[in-house]
Amino acid sequence: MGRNALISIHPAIRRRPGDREATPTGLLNPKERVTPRVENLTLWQRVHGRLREEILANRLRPGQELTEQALSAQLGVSRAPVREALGRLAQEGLVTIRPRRGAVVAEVTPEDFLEAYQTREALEALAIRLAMPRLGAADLAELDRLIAEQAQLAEAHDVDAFFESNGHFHELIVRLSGNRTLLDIYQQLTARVRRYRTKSLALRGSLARSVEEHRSLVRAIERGDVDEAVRLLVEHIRVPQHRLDEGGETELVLKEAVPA
Amino acid sequence: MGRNALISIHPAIRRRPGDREATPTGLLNPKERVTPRVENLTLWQRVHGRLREEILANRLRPGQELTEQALSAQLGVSRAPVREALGRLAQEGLVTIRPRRGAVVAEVTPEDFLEAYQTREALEALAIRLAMPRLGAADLAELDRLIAEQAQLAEAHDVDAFFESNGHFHELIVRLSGNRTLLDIYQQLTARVRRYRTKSLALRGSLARSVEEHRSLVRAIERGDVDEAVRLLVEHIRVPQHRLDEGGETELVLKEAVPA
DNA sequence: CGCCTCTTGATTGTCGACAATCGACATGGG
DNA sequence: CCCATGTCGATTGTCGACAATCAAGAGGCG
Repeated sequence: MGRNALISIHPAIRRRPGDREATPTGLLNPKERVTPRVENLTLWQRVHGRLREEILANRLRPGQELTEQALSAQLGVSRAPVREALGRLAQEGLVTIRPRRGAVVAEVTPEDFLEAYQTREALEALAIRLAMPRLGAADLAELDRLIAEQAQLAEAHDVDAFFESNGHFHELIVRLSGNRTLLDIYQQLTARVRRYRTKSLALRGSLARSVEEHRSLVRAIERGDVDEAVRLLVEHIRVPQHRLDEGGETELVLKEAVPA
Repeated sequence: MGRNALISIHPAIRRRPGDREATPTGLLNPKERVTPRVENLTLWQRVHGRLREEILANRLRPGQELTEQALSAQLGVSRAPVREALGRLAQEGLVTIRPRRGAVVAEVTPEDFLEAYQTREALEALAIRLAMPRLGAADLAELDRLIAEQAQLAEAHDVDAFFESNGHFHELIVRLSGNRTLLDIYQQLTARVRRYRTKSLALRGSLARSVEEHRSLVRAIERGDVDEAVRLLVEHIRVPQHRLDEGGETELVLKEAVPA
């Protein structure tokens, strides 16, 4: 694990502050879309975004060392914005900072994973309860679209794309709860563990079953049956927990790196 | 709101790195307590701890401006550790950073408070479920001790001390769950809102009822009745939510500042 | 050989100075 | 008077250099 391995980060991070960029995803009105808005991120925000992306895509692997010096040289910026970004990533749980000894990309133990899933289960159950009275036809249509997407991915056995769509599905429910605090916490929690998955859940039969479970869930939501929806969801999220209990240390695996 | 108002922070923050300090609260074994361990915090960690304490004690009030320059001058350190500390506090939700315009101590709206309580309810319900199979006699004794403490504080109508003990009680349950991720999230969530309380919950009768509710909860825990314990807890945490719904904007009040 | 002490090099932590940003205010024109 | 443009001052953002820390390795001793 050479330190130079982390110097694969594309050095186009250093744009001029006045550079024109595309409008970010957000709630801009249609009029503003015609004239792209200038995106004015500070350097450290750019570094943060880039590093976060590299870590979440597993291009920077757990255990890999990140030093301010090396990143600074690679990215062509001073150490200060690198430092700022690393501090933020540390608080997000994506890197571990060893004071005066550099940072490493955070690893996730099976215990961490289990804790996160237990917590996630409680948060998503709440999300369902809050979301259901607020759902419109468009929301249900979007959930169904994601399910259809997952069915195709399961058929094609495109495992990592499947889990990505799966993540979007679950996050959408939390988003629909309308509780921003809940969404923030949920996003941070899932970001910590989403680089990993349980091995047995990638089997073709398991993917298909997961799609069916999503369908049943959305049908219960449609019927307005809150308790049933919560029961189905809880059962669904418990599956990886059971797999981990049964499968032991070798059950938790790192996802493939997403090509840059 | 003069900027000099924030210059009340005790300037003893700048200790030499080698200074001997008391052992922090933590899981040190008894042998290590005899010889106090050198506490080697960086400057930014000290600044962070101090600012956090001032904010949580409401000595730095919501909306109050914090500038790197002023804090740096007041504390006798350069801007870098101040900046680092502010970044961390921002991520904890305790300050709001306006890029290039300085930071302010974060305010909490009734909506924020409600969102936090909804989320907290889900987290504590999970905590009870995880904690109950693990509880020993000492744990129950500690819960009972806190209840007795609260009964005294309610009798004396010492409102803020009551809510502090109340907070300890709830956090202990989460700690006893054994899920560290859950505890981390819970602590961060409650830190954001604990500077505030609902007005009507400070009434003497309301404090006494709260004590009774804690008692009922611990009795259900003792009996091993999980569903009843969760039901009682949920009901208990919903009270401030209802108060907020009924009382509107004036129901949420800032706690008194704790003297330094 | 094992243990202790000292040294060193790598890295972060902090400092102070310069660069960059932007809200508030002033000025000028219609 | 209102609106557009320009200026300025306050603050942060970033830079590069020096200070501080500590793990690893070297050397010495029993």
